Amino acid sequence: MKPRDEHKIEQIFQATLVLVKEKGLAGITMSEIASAAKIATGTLYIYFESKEKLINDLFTRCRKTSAETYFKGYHTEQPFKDGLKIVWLNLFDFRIEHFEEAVFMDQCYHSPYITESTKELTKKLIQPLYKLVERGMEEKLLKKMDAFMLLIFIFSGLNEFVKHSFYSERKISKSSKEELFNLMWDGIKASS
Amino acid sequence: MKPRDEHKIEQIFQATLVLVKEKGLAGITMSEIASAAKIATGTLYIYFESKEKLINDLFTRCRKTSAETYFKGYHTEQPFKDGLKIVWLNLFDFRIEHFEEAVFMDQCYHSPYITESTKELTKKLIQPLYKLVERGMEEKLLKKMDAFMLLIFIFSGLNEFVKHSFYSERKISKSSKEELFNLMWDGIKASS
DNA sequence: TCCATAAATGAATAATTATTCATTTATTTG
DNA sequence: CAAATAAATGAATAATTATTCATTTATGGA
Repeated sequence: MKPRDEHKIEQIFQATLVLVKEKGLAGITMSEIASAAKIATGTLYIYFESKEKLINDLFTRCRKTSAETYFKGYHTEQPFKDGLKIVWLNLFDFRIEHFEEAVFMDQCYHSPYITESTKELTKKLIQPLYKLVERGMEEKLLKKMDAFMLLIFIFSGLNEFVKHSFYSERKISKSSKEELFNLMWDGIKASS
Repeated sequence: MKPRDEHKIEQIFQATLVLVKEKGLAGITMSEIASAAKIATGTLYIYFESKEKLINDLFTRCRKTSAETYFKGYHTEQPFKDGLKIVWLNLFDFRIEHFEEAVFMDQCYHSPYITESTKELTKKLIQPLYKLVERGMEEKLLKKMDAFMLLIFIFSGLNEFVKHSFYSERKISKSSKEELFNLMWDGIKASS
């Protein structure tokens, strides 16, 4: 018996991500995905029973990958600001290296492919980030305010900065990350 | 001769925006749009020669509407911070009141419907915002730095805040706008 | 009031695209 | 090395959806 080529799943995922970045969820067809992944259309259906399943599985994988990355290198023993910066830079770098995934997930969020329960799960993944923000407030290092707003403020800048840098084909330098972090930090830090 | 009901265009646009918010660009069909707009499928084609034309026209209209709103009430005679706040709040309120349009435009950006030249035009619309940011730096009220980054930082928070508030079905209070503006301002103001 | 004209309709058609399937190919194992 | 099995293929089919069109309806002007 011929075994499955598990590497094909990755090929299919990559092809889908690239196509969605280029033409959006609305613009992709199963045969295009197949040909971009260098396989036959029928083969696609050996690995994914339907288009909906393919999109959902890819969405789930993207979500997991990004969540695993956030807290790499973060420990609660670190001073708060250092820890925050590590997480913040993790997210920044992840956005850069996985730009297609961010575009894909954004598009999925308003789409007929993703089920409500899949969306619900996504919300849970930001729980650890809430904890982080709350720690900062408890240590009186951050302004005392609504955690939801603070959380969004902390990460919104990097999201949009990466997005618009890609659109305008700008390089993102190491120093620009520092600068943006400082902008954000000056906003959130407790006034002394 | 029976005249055209120009009000129908608005019905069609509204129906499209609502549907795209609910199911995304990938999920809408011409017959769905027609029935949501309470007209026959064929009638749609009296007003728009194709789906692509409909999407493009709506995109163009959304872009214009939003650009017209930004600077309402802003005058260069105002102190910089007051002027910035007016523009910033205009954008914030626009995002709230026209949430569907923001979702629609986001989705269009990665789609086969919008042409490159349409995208190019969009970039030009932020020129006045650049001017505003540069004014702030010249008056030494803002940190001296890359205008592109500063611009994105200023407006990213409100964008994401409105988006996530809608997703989580949170009300946005008057005071939360003030708070978010202050977060942002503390980030960008020149350190004294 | 009636005619001319274009809008409005929605079923029919054309195009597109998801999915299936008969056939071929590759791999494992006995 | 041959049989057994499942992957791989891509043309054929089924579904879906954009678009058209013959017919009906509504409106302004003669």
